[in-house]
Amino acid sequence: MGLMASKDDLLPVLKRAGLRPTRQRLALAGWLFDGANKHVTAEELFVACGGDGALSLATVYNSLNKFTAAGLLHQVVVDGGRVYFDTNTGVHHHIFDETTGFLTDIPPMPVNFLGMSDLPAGTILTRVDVVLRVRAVK
Amino acid sequence: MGLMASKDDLLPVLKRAGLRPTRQRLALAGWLFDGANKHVTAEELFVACGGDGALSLATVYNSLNKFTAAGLLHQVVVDGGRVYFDTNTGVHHHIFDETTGFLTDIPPMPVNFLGMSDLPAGTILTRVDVVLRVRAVK
DNA sequence: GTGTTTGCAAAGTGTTTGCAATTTA
DNA sequence: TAAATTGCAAACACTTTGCAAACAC
Repeated sequence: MGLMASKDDLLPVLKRAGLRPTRQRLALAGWLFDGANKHVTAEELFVACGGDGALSLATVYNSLNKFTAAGLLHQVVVDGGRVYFDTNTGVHHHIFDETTGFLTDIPPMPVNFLGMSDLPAGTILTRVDVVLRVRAVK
Repeated sequence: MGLMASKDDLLPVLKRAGLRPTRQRLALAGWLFDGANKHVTAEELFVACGGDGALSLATVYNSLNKFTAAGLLHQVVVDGGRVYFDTNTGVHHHIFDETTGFLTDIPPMPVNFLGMSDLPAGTILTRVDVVLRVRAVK
């Protein structure tokens, strides 16, 4: 799946984020940042990186949160009860398949929303999320 | 808060939805469908309707799901780990304040997304969610 | 009466946390 | 060796479920 990022490519990524390159983080980052955009849940990433024995689920959660805080990942909330982590940190939107739980990126589209002046007083816009929800035709 | 719906107004609402008008459902519907649009979590609704003693939290969840299945409510997912229920079932979008957890309705805005032909094969569009995420200026 | 709904408590998910042992710098 | 990170297990928050008693039709 994709081009495996070498440890030499990963080290600067983690270093720049101020995160110590532990064996676990290198494994996670190596799988996540191979050049292709991905959407994963903690559980999926845990399994993809070897599951129990390779690392612990708590470390996956811990690392995902650290990566997110460092700006390496974005969270996507489309489904109550679980969080997706998106390796595409640029501006874009999503298609969410309610049947399969699968997420797809779509390019940012013009959203003609109200001006900043219409936001609640004392708040600033942090992000515009657009989700096209689809379902399998039955 | 708002004009309290009378039992006579509520009965047809529940009846039309195919739901038996129990004391608990009348209380919940009375609070929810008073004419003003609302966003509530199960917990908030539970408290608003009297909390323990008046009904059980399980019944609130149960009823919210029934109301939603009947089309009386919409679910809004903006925050991993809890679901908001929206009494506005028409087409509209939201502003979500990440600081306070407060949700606000905004009118539907033109979203120039790709045509149906670009949706994943075998799927149909069920909804377009647009969420403006805001944060308190610090 | 018959089928539905309630309430309780228990179970289920996904995620976070406390803390001792380990690892990185 | 000082500070950060791991792993485990326990704790959490939210939601669902099983089942007997209560209720609506």
